[in-house]
Amino acid sequence: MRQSRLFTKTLKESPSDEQALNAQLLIRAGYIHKEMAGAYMLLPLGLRVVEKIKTIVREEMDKIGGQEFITTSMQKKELWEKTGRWSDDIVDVWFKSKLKAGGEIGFAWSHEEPIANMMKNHISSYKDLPIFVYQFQNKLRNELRAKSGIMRGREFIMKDMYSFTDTKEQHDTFYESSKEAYMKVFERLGIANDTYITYAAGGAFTEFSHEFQTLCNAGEDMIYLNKEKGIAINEEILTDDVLKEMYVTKDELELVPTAEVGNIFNFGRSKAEEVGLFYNNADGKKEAVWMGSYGIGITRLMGVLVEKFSDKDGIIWPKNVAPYSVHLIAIGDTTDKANELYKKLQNNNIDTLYDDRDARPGQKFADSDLIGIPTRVVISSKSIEAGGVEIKERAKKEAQIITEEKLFTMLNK
RNA sequence: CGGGAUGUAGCAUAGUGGUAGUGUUUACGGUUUGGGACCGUAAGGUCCGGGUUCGAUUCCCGGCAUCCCGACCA
Repeated sequence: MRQSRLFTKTLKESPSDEQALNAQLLIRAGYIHKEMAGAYMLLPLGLRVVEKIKTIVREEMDKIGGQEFITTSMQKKELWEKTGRWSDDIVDVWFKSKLKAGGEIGFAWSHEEPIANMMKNHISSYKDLPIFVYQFQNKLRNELRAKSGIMRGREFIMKDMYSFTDTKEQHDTFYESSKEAYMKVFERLGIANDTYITYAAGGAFTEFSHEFQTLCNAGEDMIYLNKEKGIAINEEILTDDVLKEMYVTKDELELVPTAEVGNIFNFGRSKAEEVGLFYNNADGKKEAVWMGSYGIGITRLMGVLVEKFSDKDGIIWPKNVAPYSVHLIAIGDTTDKANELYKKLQNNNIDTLYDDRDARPGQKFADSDLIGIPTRVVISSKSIEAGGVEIKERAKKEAQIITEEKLFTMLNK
């Protein structure tokens, strides 16, 4: 992408209506646009990051048997009434509207009801199970207070997966594999070392559900952590009984702020019973389907990554999610050479943002640091004289001059 | 939803009951060219409604919006 054609502009100063670091940097660098409190547009750079995160999640979900699909944002009142969750007194984040043709609809804050209901058309036998489906969908939640930039919005992208199994054993097997898949995702995003699986208050059907909590100052949760023992307990469920069960004392635990990046839980058979999702077992007997739910906050993850990976000059994206792999910068009268290298990078399928603007070096460097692409490649009279191009990692201070040949060897690795 | 704060140009800010200023940005001209350079010219603004007043961006009332703390996060 030629930066001269990129429509977004960078800002020198942070907008005054954002306190959260993630929103400040993402807005300044042109990744997102704040439409209103808790609702942000994804601009071209932001969309690329989100798509990278989605690709990682998608690959890991596919590996454990997930089938991707997509549901609607409009949902039927009757269905949620059936499960007792239409009332605003029960679910306080509903956005609702009226159809001109008559009747009321809700906007999706979660999707287990419609998906379970849809599955009635496709599940009739134990032979149809297990089924694992997932989607990336916008969730709409009428939060009383949006906060922390893109970390807690009223509209956000979530990956939600649902499992449909016929026995508890089959459910448990998948539940465990989802934990591994989730940790693999966080590993690929570079936050596995700071991410802990915690017990949390579950639904009405399990004593515990599990949350994936990433150490993050901007997070809105607190966990009790013992790094050495690898024990993490959600603040909301810490009781003497839990401590005993985990073989720790409170003195051994440190209270730290975290962001919930994932959440998995078990519905048992109850959800299926409520919506009428049954199958015939091998004996021809009618049974309700076991269900589980597995979420990852995609846009929240983008916020967490910015919170964790930045310095005073801007964002420092992990390689796997950066909007581009290389930021090519032409300085001075080196356009021909830079154009040539840009073409070569494209031919080698290396995602490149090419700063071909007629701007001063200082501005280009400042923008490059702000945008945070992992590898910066500069072509200038200085680098040409020295026989090549200058390469610098965003995360590092020192740059080096290498030949073009070596550049491609390094980048193709 | 309770408490606190704030609304002035694309962005950041100053100030005032009497023609609204600065930086940045944008456009044009010139000097520059390895860390947001400099000079000149120009464009661009008081959240909305009501009240007080000869006159309101300023004072008062109401609304809306945004941020922060708390509550909430099934």
